[in-house]
Amino acid sequence: MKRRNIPALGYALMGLLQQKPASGYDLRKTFSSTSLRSYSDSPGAIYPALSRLEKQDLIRGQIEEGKGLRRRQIFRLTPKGLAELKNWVVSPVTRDDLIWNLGQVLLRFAFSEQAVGPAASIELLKSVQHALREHLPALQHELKLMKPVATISGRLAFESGIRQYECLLAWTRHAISTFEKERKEGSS
Amino acid sequence: MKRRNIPALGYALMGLLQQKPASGYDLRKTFSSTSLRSYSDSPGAIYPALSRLEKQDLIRGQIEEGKGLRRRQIFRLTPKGLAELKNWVVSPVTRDDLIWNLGQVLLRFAFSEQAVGPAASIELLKSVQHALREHLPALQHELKLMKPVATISGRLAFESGIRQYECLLAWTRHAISTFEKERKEGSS
DNA sequence: TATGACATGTAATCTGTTACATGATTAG
DNA sequence: CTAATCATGTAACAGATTACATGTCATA
Repeated sequence: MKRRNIPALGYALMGLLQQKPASGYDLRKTFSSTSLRSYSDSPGAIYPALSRLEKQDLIRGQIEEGKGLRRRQIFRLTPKGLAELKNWVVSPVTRDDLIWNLGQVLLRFAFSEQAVGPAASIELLKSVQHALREHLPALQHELKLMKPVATISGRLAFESGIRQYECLLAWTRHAISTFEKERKEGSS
Repeated sequence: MKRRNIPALGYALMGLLQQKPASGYDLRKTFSSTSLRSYSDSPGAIYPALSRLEKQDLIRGQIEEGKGLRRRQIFRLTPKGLAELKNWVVSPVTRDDLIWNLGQVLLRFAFSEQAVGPAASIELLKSVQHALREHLPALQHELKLMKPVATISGRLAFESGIRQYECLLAWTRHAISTFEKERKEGSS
């Protein structure tokens, strides 16, 4: 049995369904009205994605009876789906994740608190910090090497990438301290 | 005649070819050894993309004769291709570009200096600033609205997006001043 | 009765990924 | 002779976009 990997859209859908069961139409509306819209809000993407998840037994849809209007199908996470979601959220962040899937990492973080708990959120942030502290020096080194060769705009574009990562690192510190402050206030 | 739009990979290829004619293999190596690797470095993407560009008369390949080894095809930009590239580079940056195609905007900037000239680079930076100054307040407003509803991690993830844009804005200022400094030094 | 919002889906097309195939040349 | 590297490609498949199709209900 081949383990097909789920695309980002699938996880985004599962994350939303974990928060609250919903129909395809609901999900689509949520997508287009929030910053999740980057994961596509077209029916041609969402409905097939839902079918795939259902085929993999990660979500289950149940047709809403009566209630006027056309039949709607309400989807909810299965236990297997919840396990898969949690697994995705807590898996450690690699350098490749920073380079190619930063958006997904942020998505994982956004869902982490509800799906797994605040401790997992902090773990994830620390994992991001770890990956960044490996990645940033390598980038800075690359910048030094390219300095004589490239154009000014080429160099500046590269620098912009470095700055984004530095900014992300600063954010992780802010985020960790926010969580820890909250924890103290919660326990007082 | 339908105007098919060129995917990011196509522009990345054209940008490199503008700097220097090259074979598919050369391009692939450049891709995988630089931060362009995010635009795919697999032959199954690059060779078909090159054929498409050639069919559209944006690049032209010419087979290198003799020289041992297997035949290689050296591609170079056509005048039409150069015009298309320039057009892509200088087109104004929209809010949607910030949200969905930030990577492409940076790519455009990286190529801008060689393909069009430093004045275009500065224009592009100003266009980014303009889009950011429209976009950032809207995001900050959205954050206020979501504050009571969302989880901490959800809110923090959103804040991270805002910070990335703020960081980008700071970078544009840095980049513009770098260009202007260079111009003074160049003319002295 | 017509239109528009709700709600779900399909079909054509495009592009990318993975994995493989092909061939020539050089190094051990 | 074998493996590695150079160099180019193809085939099968997955997933996304666009555009369209379908059907129900409310309201004007």
